[in-house]
Amino acid sequence: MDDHRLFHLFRRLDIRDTLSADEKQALAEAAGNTVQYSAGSDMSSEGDSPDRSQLLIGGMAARYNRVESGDRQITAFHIAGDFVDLHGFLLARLDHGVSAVTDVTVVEFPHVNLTAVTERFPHLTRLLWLSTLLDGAIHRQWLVAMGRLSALSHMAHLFCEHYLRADTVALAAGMSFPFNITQEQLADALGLSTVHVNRTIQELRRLGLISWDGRTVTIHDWERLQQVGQFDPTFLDLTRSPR
Amino acid sequence: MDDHRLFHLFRRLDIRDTLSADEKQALAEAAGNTVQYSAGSDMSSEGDSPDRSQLLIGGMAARYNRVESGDRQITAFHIAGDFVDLHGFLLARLDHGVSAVTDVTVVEFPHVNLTAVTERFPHLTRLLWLSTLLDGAIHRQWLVAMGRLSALSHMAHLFCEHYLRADTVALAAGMSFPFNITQEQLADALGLSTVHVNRTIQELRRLGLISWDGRTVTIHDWERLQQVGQFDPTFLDLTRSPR
DNA sequence: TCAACGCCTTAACATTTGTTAAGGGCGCAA
DNA sequence: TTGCGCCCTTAACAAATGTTAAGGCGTTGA
Repeated sequence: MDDHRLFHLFRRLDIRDTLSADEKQALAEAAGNTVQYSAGSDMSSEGDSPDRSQLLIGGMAARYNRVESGDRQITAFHIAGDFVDLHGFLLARLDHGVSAVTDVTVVEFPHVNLTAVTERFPHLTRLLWLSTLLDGAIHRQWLVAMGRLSALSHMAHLFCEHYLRADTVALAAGMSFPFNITQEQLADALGLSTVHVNRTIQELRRLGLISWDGRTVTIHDWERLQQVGQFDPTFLDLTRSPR
Repeated sequence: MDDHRLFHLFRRLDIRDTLSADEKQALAEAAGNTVQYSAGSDMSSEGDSPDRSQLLIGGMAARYNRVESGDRQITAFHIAGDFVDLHGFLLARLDHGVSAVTDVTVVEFPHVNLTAVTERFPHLTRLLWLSTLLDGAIHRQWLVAMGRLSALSHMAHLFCEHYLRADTVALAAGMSFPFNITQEQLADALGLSTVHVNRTIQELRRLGLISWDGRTVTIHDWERLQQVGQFDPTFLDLTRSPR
């Protein structure tokens, strides 16, 4: 079966290893309903014990936690080809909410189907596992950037990461990629105030590194952006090798 | 085979699900050499492509990244029962170093053995996967604490997390747990300067929440420590359920 | 067409945290 | 036993980032 809904997922996995036709079919058979969420709505809430995981196939989503002050911390952005909550397959409860940043389309994977996949397809299981390991690697880079880089470097790092991730799933066009979020959402991801995010974006623009109209980011100087962000793509594990 | 080296690992997994005797034996058979590292030495380096993973069975280790300024960011602390680099099983290259914080003992698991386990034991595979998902959940909490909590709350959160993790593997004694690290290492984990870490510890002491002699942390007021740290143990997934 | 609203931008000022520097205590090694 | 070194502690000052507030611009809906 050829499920066009899985295009971005296959592409993301194919870049890291080879998926057999059987494996692709198994994934397609594990897929369930297509569901839409409109921008701003919650795709899952903290404390949920979901019985399915959601593969994003269009739009952008964010995982977030709230703290007592009412502030929000975004811990991950997701684009087409990403599972937003594959970890919910094995974790008993979600420790965060997931919110649709733009209008979003997902394909649901019932956990019973995922369990069945893991019972019959060890190699495919390792690739799904890998998927969650990449999330973890990105978390670690965010920690490093948040803990030890300046606001300017941190933001540059995030733009580098997103460009490569978008490019991986054919969502980049030249040196541009869709980044249709508000400065407030970006602040929530960087752990900064909106005012300081604004200052920092101005600075990246002034340096001629990027432009961003609120919808699309264009990178004008990839080399210098990487330098400013101290960006090393190793953590994205973009090389093909047997897993 | 009954491998006492795996005591803490079994305990950590048993708390979340049930391991069969076959599964325990499979893990024991996958285990290789025992290796020791002395405090301060590197257990693996950034960029390594290891052919085995290391299960910590004694002492404390830290994953860390260095930035250009020479500063270090610790992204995880590990205690007995934790794999320090199980993600290295599927990720082509390590994007961080691992350093022995104290004298450390590990059991090596050659990746070929782990692959064999995943080919024959789907449920055990899911438990190993779960192991790495817990790392990810902890990363997310660190992101939230680093991005949106004060230094005081962040530190309180870390102490809450470590108490529960130590307790899970029978390393806590009453309300005390081993925490044999320097303030500089703690600063590297919290993303703070050593001076500010010192100020913050003084404050936690002054509030009567903890004491710490550099080796052992004792929690004097668990309720208030959790409140100050806005700590909710959900993310540690401490409930037993089939995975 | 116009009004309302959301978002971006900027300014002035506040606060937290970082930096530099210096002294002290404790343990380990000669 | 003594000296050295590592680590903790504190102080004074500096810098990065947060807060509050206000104005503008563009999009959307009545």
